[in-house]
Amino acid sequence: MGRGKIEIRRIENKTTRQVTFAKRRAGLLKKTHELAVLCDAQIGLIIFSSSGKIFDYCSQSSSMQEIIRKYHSHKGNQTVEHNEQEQLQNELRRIRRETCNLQLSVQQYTANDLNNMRLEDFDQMEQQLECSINKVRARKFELMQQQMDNLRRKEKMLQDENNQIYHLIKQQHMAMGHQQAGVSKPEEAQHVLEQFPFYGEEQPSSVLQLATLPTPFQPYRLQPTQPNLQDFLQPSNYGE
Amino acid sequence: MGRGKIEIRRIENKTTRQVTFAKRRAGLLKKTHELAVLCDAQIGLIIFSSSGKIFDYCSQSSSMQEIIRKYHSHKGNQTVEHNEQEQLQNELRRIRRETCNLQLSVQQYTANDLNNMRLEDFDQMEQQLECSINKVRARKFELMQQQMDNLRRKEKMLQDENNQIYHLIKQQHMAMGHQQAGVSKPEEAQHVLEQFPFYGEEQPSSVLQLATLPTPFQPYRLQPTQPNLQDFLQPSNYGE
DNA sequence: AACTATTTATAAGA
DNA sequence: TTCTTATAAATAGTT
Repeated sequence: MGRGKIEIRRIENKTTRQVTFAKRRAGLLKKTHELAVLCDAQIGLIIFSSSGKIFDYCSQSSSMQEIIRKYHSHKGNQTVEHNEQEQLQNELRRIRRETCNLQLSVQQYTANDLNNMRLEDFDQMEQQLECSINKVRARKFELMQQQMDNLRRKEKMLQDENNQIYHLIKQQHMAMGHQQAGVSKPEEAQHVLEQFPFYGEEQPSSVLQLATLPTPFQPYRLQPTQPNLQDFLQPSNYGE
Repeated sequence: MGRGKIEIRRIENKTTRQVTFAKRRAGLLKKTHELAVLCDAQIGLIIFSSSGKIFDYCSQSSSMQEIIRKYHSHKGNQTVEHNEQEQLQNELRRIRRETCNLQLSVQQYTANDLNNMRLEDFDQMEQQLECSINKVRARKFELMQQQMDNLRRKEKMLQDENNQIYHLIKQQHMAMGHQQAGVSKPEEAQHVLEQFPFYGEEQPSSVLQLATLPTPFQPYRLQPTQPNLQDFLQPSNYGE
C-alpha cells in the first residue's frame, strides 16, 4: 500500500529501512491497540529494532509481566538454558561451514580465485559455466518470446476494440443521421483494456511481474573478509 | 477500512466481535511478520482472546524466550549470560542472512533458479558468466603453457646430459686407447637430473603441485532447502 | 516531515 | 461460516 508494491524481504537500503520501520511500527502499534480494544483481547507486543531500540505495547488493564507469565503457563515452558545455548553453538558451527563452502563456490564461479585449482578441474568448471550460460540464454529467449506474444495479443485486442468502436460510431451515425461528431467510448470497450492483466499463461506468476520484480541479480555478494563479529560493535545510535 | 467506519471501542455484539477478532488478528500477525522481515526487527507478539485462547508470533531466528529475556534486561535486570547468548543470536542471524544471499548467488550462477530474475538481469548475468569462462580458459591455457615450457626445458637438459656423457666416453676412449667398454656414468651428470625440480618459474608454488592439490573443484554445494525462513507464523490455534 | 498514488485491510453484505 | 466488495486505512516513493 503505497506508491508501489514491495516484496516482503529485508530492505537493503539502510535509510529506507529505518523510515519504513518508523512508519510501520507506528501502524503496528495502532493496530495492536485497536485489536485489544475492539475485541477485548490481552495483547503484549515487544519490538526490537535492528539497532537494538525497544518498543512495546501492552493492552490496558494488564501488564507485560502478567502476559508473559500467562504465556509461559500456556506453553509449559521449562527450557534448559544451557541446552539452548549449546544448540545455538552447533547451529552456528554448521552454518559457518556451509557459508564457507558457499563462498568458495562463488569465488570459483566468478573465477576470482583460480589459483588453488587442479588443471583437471578447469574442464569441469568450463563445462558448468557453459551450461549455466546456455540456461540463462534459453530462459532469456523464452521470456522475450512470452513478452512478444503478450504484445501481439494486446495489439490484437486493441485493434478489435478499435473496430468495435468504429462500428458503434457508424451505427449511431446511421441511426440518427448526423447527431454528434464526438461519441464517447462505450464503457464495455474501456473495460476490455483495463481488465487485461497482460500475463504470460505458462506460469502462475506473471511474466510482467518478472520484469518488475524487486529481486535484482545478486552477484557474488561476498564481504572481502568476514570479521563475523562486527555486529556487536554497533554504533548503537542511528536515529531510528 | 471497510464498508463503514467504526469507532475504536469494545464491540458489544459478541458475534461481530469474534469475527472482527479473527480478521484483525490475522491482519496483525501478517503486519507483524512484515515489519520483522522488512526492517530486520526482532518482534514478539502475544495475544489472548477474550475467551482465553492464545496466539503468538515471534520473528524468525529468535525465540520468544530470547525476546522476553531481552525485554527484561532492557527493563532493568541485566545478566552476563544473557548478553552472551544475545551475541550468539546476533551472529547467527547475520550469518544466516549471508548464507541466504550466497545461496541465491550460487543458484543464479548455476542457473538453477532463473524464475525470480528480471529480464534485465539476464544480460548482466550472461556477461558475468562469460567473463568467468574467459578467465577460466585463460588460466587453463596459461597452466598448460607452463607445463609445456617445463617439458621442453627438461628435454633440453636431458639432451645436454646425453651429449656430456657422450663426450666423456669419447675422451676416455681417446685417453686410454681401449681400456674398458662399460664406462660408469659420472656422478656429476647424475646429479643434474635429480636436482632439476621441474618447477614453473613464475610462481613460488609449483605448477606441478597444482596438479595434486587436495582442493577439488567445489560446485554449488547447496542444501536443497533452507529451513531458515519458513518457520514463522505458528498459529497455535485458529478456530476462535 | 508532509504529500499522494496505490496497495492493503476490513466492515458489512451476500 | 465463508466469500465478496465497497470503502477506509496504511504506506512506498516523492517532494
